[in-house]
Amino acid sequence: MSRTPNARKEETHERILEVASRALRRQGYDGVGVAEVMKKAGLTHGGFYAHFGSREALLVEALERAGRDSIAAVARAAEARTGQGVSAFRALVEAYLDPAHAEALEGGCPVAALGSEMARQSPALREASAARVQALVGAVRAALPQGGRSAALAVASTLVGAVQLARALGDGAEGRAALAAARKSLIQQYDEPGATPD
Amino acid sequence: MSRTPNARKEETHERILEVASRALRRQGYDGVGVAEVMKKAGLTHGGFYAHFGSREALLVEALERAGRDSIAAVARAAEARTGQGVSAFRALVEAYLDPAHAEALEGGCPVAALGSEMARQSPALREASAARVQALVGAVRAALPQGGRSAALAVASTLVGAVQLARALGDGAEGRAALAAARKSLIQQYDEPGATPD
DNA sequence: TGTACATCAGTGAACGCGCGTTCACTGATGTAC
DNA sequence: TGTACATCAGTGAACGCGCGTTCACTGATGTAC
Repeated sequence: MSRTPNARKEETHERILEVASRALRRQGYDGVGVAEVMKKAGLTHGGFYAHFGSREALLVEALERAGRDSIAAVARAAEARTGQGVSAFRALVEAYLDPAHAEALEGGCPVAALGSEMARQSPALREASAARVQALVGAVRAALPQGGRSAALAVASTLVGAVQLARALGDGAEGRAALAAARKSLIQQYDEPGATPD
Repeated sequence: MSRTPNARKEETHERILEVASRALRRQGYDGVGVAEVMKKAGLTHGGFYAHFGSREALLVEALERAGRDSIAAVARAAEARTGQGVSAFRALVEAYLDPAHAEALEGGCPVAALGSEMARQSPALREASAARVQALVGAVRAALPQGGRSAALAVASTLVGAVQLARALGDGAEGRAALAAARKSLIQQYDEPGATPD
């Protein structure tokens, strides 16, 4: 019946990755422990090395998955807004800078969750991290009215910085103010006017 | 001769703090080890607790010092530019987004160096971290032509995000492009025109 | 000026703990006959 | 259909290591007389 004899193993592999990609964003590169991830995946830590060559290899895969999942989630949230006549750029900015995104550390953008730690990682992890940054910049660029890479870099910087400052300031009024300030600034500077007068 | 009997102790205390404030930015909250800091200060690790109640207490003090030192350094670099007829805002932006600042992790802004880790720290460290964010926003606000707090929050977000993306992308052309993009965007949006035509 | 003493910054060995990794094993699954 | 066997995902004990913290000590410094 089962054409793939290791279908079960792949399911387990996916489960470990899913747990790790959330732990990575919640606790940072240093905060992801093999034992804890395996326990949350319903396994014992000894079995880990049947799935990944090392802790670092897990982090590389988990980071890629986090990036893809997060960009997809933001794209989905943005699409819901464009459906209501909002420009693609404005929809992206509002989805990324939504307080719900700032609060959803585990499922959110890994560049915002890990930005300041990226430069300190091992070569393999630095490379995977830089790729996540590039993917984010690419997604921003695709939504920009006039698609300059320079503008996309500046917008991505504001998005990432604002979510971090918001989280650092807490989920009260101060944190929300940081998100609102960045929304206002970005839409004012980059959004093509007239899409929705507000 | 010595009116303060513990002058030597205070000197040592300062030395430990100085080492720790650099280690904190270079290696992150998790990367600061008591033994390593004491060794770099020319001491053995056992003596640490004559100076600080705990590793966490050291980090709180080191963070405050890093923030003050960094704001002072940026202010100095900015002053050198205002002396040449550049607006205060433009001077601040150019000093903060100078490649030299992005490369000087150890002596640079702790908000850029630690931003994504701040929300994960213990209450005492979170509080000290949020205070560093507020201080940065305050410094930006003081240099802004029209001093709105909302604008200062947005500018600070872009500054912090851009330095992080630049570091994550490496110190080559890509990293410098991130800094240049943020400089251009901020000056275009917020600088009062006519100060220096460029 | 010289001696005895108290102070205390700094030393270095030791502790308990959690980590990443290894490895001999177990037991469910699928195949061969 | 039924039995014997091979495979291998997952188990759980063990390892070496570095960490933050503790503590009995040492030896230089400053004071008292």
